[in-house]
Amino acid sequence: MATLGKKTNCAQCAVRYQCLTRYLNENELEKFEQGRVSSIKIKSGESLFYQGDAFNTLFAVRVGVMKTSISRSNGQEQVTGFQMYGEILGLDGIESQNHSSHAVALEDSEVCAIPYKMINDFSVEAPKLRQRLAELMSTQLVHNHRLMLLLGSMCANERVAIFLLNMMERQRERGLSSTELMLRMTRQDIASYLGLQLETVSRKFSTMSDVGMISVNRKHIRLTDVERLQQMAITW
Amino acid sequence: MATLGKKTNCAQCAVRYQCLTRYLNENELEKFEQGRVSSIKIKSGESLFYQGDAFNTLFAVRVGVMKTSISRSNGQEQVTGFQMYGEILGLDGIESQNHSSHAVALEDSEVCAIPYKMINDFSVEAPKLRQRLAELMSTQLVHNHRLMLLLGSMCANERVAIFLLNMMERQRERGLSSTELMLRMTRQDIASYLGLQLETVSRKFSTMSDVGMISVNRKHIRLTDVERLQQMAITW
DNA sequence: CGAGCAGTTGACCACTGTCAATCTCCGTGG
DNA sequence: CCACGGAGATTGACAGTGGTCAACTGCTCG
Repeated sequence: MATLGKKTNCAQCAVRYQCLTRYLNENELEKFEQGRVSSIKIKSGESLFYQGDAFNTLFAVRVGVMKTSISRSNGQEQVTGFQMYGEILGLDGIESQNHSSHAVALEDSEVCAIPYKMINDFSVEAPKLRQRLAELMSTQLVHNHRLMLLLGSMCANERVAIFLLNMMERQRERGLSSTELMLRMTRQDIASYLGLQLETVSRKFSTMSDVGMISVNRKHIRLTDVERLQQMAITW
Repeated sequence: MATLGKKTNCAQCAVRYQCLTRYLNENELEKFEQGRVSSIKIKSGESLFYQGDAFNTLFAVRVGVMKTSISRSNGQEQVTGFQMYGEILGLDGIESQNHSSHAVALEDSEVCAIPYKMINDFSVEAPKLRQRLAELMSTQLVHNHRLMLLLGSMCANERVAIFLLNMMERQRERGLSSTELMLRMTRQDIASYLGLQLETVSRKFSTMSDVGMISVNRKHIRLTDVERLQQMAITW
């Protein structure tokens, strides 16, 4: 499975201000780090936690990309999100004390493990930590609602266009290319996330490629006509 | 719009242990109430808040049923939930400081308005309050994920069966009938929630009625063969 | 270098959406 | 109190999107 790495330094972390640590000053940050267990290296394809696992830790993505999903007993799977660095995993386990989803690495990644109990203990001294937690959960609620809108009322063209624009946007926010996209997930993952079949995703990629909106080479996608993509995605 | 009612007494509230107040002792409860503004009476069809409204208050349903939804600029709407008493509304506004959804009453209802700032202030003395908030948000995340699974990968029969069983289950939890169902929402609302067209919902109700699984009279539904419904809904 | 998985493409069709007509209930006003 | 109007619900006919099944291709990784 995942292997424990060394302690990491929050103060110098690239995602300090996206993470739970956002509102902590230097002093608080130091105390926070004492309670935080080491960072975890996790290889592509390995699972961070499974649906049903006991919950006691939140995870923050430092490096790489993770995928979360839930599944029915008949094997049907729904991908609920692709997490890039600065995003938190495991929040859906707080209430039931069991992880309600499955988290797996889509590439070699690194996450910080933050004991949930520590957040409770620590939050008396630093209520800002709990406030940030609420914000992060709220962000996920909003994301979920938008995805529900997509799943509930959009056609396949819109879904795929929105997916591409959304992935691109998140890359740009992180200072990466805003036209080149290296997808870490399979067509099946994308399809599940968008509530489609993998063949449909493949077909839509092909037709978008045919009309010059994108160019596709396996997992490497280039957006060649963003404007037309946005038209196709009105109004996310 | 909604009219202010008198202050309500949390200690005697029927949903005290489902609400934010769950872990508060008598002392804390009293202080909590001082910061809580009055309860609000809201008539059927009236809105509690709109998408985009400034966020500064959470709402807890005391009496009645509410509906939350988000919509695109082109008017397409996605119903994100139907809230019965004991459930919290407005959590998706915390991060952006704006409500990201629209909340409307499906029948004459009563909600408690809880200033979010008060939760922050108060949480130093009673961290249990913040803990409960995290639990409630987590519960919503889990609900969203299940709905995403439904929207992403289930056929219309499954969706409708699950909807009926789910509504029934929530009634039963609240001590009401476990076979009789009085739907407060329109077919359009149900359809939006389930990612279907209203005609499809109507048709599924009809065929389920034809084969003796339910009996339908407008908004009044009786489950006459729960087992077969559950078979249709394997495995939610 | 070879095996196997991921991806693409084609053919076919079922489910659900769309459009339209009709019905039924409920509330409102004469 | 009844008639009327209108919104909500039901039903039918038809069509299209996207799902299903299957064959084939070509990376990628061991």
